[in-house]
Amino acid sequence: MKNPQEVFNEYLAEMNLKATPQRRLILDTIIKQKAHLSSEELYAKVKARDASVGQATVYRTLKLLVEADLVEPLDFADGVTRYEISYGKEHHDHLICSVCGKNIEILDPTIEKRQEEIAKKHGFKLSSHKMYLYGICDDCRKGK
Amino acid sequence: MKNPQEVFNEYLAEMNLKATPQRRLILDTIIKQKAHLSSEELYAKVKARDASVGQATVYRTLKLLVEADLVEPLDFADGVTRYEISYGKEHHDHLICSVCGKNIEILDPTIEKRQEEIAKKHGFKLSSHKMYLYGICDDCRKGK
DNA sequence: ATAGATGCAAATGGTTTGCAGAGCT
DNA sequence: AGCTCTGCAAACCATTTGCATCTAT
Repeated sequence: MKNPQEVFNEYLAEMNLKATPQRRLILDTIIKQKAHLSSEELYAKVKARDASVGQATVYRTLKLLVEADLVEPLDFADGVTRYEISYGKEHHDHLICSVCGKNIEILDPTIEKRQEEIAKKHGFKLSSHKMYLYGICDDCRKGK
Repeated sequence: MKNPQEVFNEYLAEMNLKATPQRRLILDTIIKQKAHLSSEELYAKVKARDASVGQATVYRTLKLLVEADLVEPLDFADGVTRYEISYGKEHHDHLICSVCGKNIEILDPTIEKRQEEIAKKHGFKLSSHKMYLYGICDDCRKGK
């Protein structure tokens, strides 16, 4: 399987866009990150490696990475869009603790299957879905 | 079952807040609406009935209605938060056409049950969830 | 009487964009 | 050389907030 960098380069070439050091740096920074970073957080990490990079470039690159299907935007209901590498990872949804922000990746074939069936029943061709489960985790409940 | 207006009045009384004509008007306008309105759209409808009402009051009242569990915010992924009356309606999720914006309310017990099970398995006490299915509807596909 | 509500306009805050200079191919 | 990028700062836009004035209770 190709690595994300290759895929990104191919995407850029195909779209007649350029592979710049900033774009490489930004992709590399996301890859090295296990967490789900907001654009702001990512910008901080990127800046630590190259202080000259601008905020706007991070936003613009993030958009490209989403279009290239390498990265997926997440909505943890805290007002910021977060991102995670999706390339090479199986699709999954999230279970989020609304107290501490902890989040767990979940994958449930039963649900995925039902979603398809529901869409079909209504004559829709499903293109994507979002499912977020919000709750309070064990630790936060015990901590009380 | 109490009607929404009563519930709202009780909520306001309990919180030592006041039942003002604006608040009544806004709730009434949402109730009369079958669509999922954005704050902006709601503001327009409200203004048609009383031009003196301000935008901010609509936002503020919407927040109250959500806290009172009468209204639920929706995220159709188009940059605006939409709202619908939830009081007296069974919980449901949405299937949205990303071309024409049409949306269908869905309810699937299988999925609901699995969500609970998943949360439990991870030691979470589920407080809410969001599920949106995005796709393209029959009409929009044929229209092409 | 008085805590709370309203409308207005200004402020926020995440994200986008215009522009002039810089860089990739 | 030419088209794309970048950083900066200004612009956007939905939503929030400060404030002086009004109003429900």
